[in-house]
Amino acid sequence: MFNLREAIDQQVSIALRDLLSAEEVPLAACSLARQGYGDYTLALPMKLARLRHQPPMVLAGALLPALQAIPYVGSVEAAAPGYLNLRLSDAFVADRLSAVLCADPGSLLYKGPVGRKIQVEFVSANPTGPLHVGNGRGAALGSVLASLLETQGYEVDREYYVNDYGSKMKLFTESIAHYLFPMLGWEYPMPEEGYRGSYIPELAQAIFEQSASELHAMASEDERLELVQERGKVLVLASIRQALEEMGVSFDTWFSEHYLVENGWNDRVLAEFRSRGVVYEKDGAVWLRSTDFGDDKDRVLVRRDGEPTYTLTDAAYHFNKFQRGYTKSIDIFGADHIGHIVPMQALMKSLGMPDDFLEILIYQIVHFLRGGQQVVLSKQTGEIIELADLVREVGRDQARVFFLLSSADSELEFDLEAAKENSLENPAYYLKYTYARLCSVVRQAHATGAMVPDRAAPGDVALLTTLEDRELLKCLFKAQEEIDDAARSRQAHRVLYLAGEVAKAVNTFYQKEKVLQEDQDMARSRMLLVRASQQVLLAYAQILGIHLPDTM
RNA sequence: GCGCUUAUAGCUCAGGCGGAUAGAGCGAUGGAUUCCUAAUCCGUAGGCCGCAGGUUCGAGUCCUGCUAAGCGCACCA
Repeated sequence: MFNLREAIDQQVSIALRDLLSAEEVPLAACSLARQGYGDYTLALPMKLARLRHQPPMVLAGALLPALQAIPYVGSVEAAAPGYLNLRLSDAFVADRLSAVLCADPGSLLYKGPVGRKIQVEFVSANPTGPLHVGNGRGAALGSVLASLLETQGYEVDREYYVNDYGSKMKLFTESIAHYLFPMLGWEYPMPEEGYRGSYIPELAQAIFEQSASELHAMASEDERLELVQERGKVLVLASIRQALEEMGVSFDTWFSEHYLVENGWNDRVLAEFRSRGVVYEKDGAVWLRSTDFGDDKDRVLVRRDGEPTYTLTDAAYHFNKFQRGYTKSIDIFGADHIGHIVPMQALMKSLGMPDDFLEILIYQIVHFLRGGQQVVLSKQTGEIIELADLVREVGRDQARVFFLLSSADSELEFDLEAAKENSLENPAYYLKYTYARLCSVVRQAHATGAMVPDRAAPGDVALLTTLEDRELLKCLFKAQEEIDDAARSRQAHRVLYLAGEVAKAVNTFYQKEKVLQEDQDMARSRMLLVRASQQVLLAYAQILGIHLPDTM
């Protein structure tokens, strides 16, 4: 499909080229008309009134004939206090409908390659334990955003940053050792800030079964701990990957921090900082003069004990991303990382990277409810806290939909009971039902020998005159421009709302207008709407990563 | 104290580039089924769009200030 609004804007500016000055042309932007006012609306006369000191309706009257000449446009009406309402021509609508019908739903909203590589980095939870239910929101947002960006023609890589280096990893290893080593006849103290989850002794057991003899053969404790760390990490990552796959989320790259450090990227980025003259030494540590780049304090890059800080590694990681040829990295973090935005952007600046290279998206906290009651997430209460359990309880599609129920900027209430309920109050279920209902109509048509067209003619469109027909049409045609906007503004949740709007329009249409009927021409026209709605719903579902069934 | 986010119907939330009468779901309430999935749909009630200024022909939307809530402000990640 193509972006109808942009196409109309272009046609309008050509049509009005002799009537508008260069400064006035940008004011001639159209927007989707509200119900009952045609298809697209121009507020141009009101904007022009100021510049020209003429009444809007007079200007509207003067512009109207030129707009009427636009090929896409069937009719134009001036409306008080100064709107120009466009109605698309039957021929153009028929053309668009045909395009929707013959497209593969997977490419229906695809705009064609732009030759730019973008990376979306999301989830990236430490591999020190299974994914928490809260990680689900990042997973849903990231995977949908990645698909959204693909519709815009970007080559998108989904990346999970594995923080398998540093003090958290050490704590993780020692926590396992505390349970594992006694099985082999040694003692190991639980670190003070050690991990307490029940998965730790489970990991100890699993590693014992895998590697007991190997561990026995080792001479030094350091050697054993290194093996425990490696085995523990592999097991945890496998469980993380499994949980994400069950939610329909997959990654192109699992990028290891350990790899980054081992391969000298910290040294490389430190050298880069040095050559730019933005570092200094104080109290035995190496500091970045990040306040020169908008940060509110300078940051330590290398600690007094010689260890790199996460700041340095973050810089190295993004420096590495840049070297890998991405033109942009979109990092999706939870709200607890909100303070990272300013320092991270200062890092990018201090490395001389393009201002728009790094985008950081923050999603707010999720409150889980069960039947309206706030759920306290803890092992003690027996309430689920692992993402994998949540997905199994409510189902993959329901989980994805419920995580997208509000904008990333807003806190989210996720009602576990509502999510798994098989009723039309459940938005996931409503979408599925609507699609199945459309399929049922098509099946009925085939069964009764009614025509199921795959192309539309102007005469077909001329019959689609009721409010419900036109509103559904509008809902379908705005898909591309809405998806473009959603991608541009990085708003994954809007795809869900768009799908919901189509579903609502479909059901209203279905309730009000009979599709299959005696009048063969009318049946054919309505069937076009049914088929096109199926296509658009499938296209949205593909971006959302949910499945729409043929029957229910 | 500073930074980011949020504040819209009883509840949970949308609201596009500043445009016409403020939108949905749930809840409340009234109605629609000789007919393609009523597993649906339609109507009604319910709004100082946090508060106060400002810009504009026009502000839920932009600007300033204030209030409240969430998150964050390490030589942890």
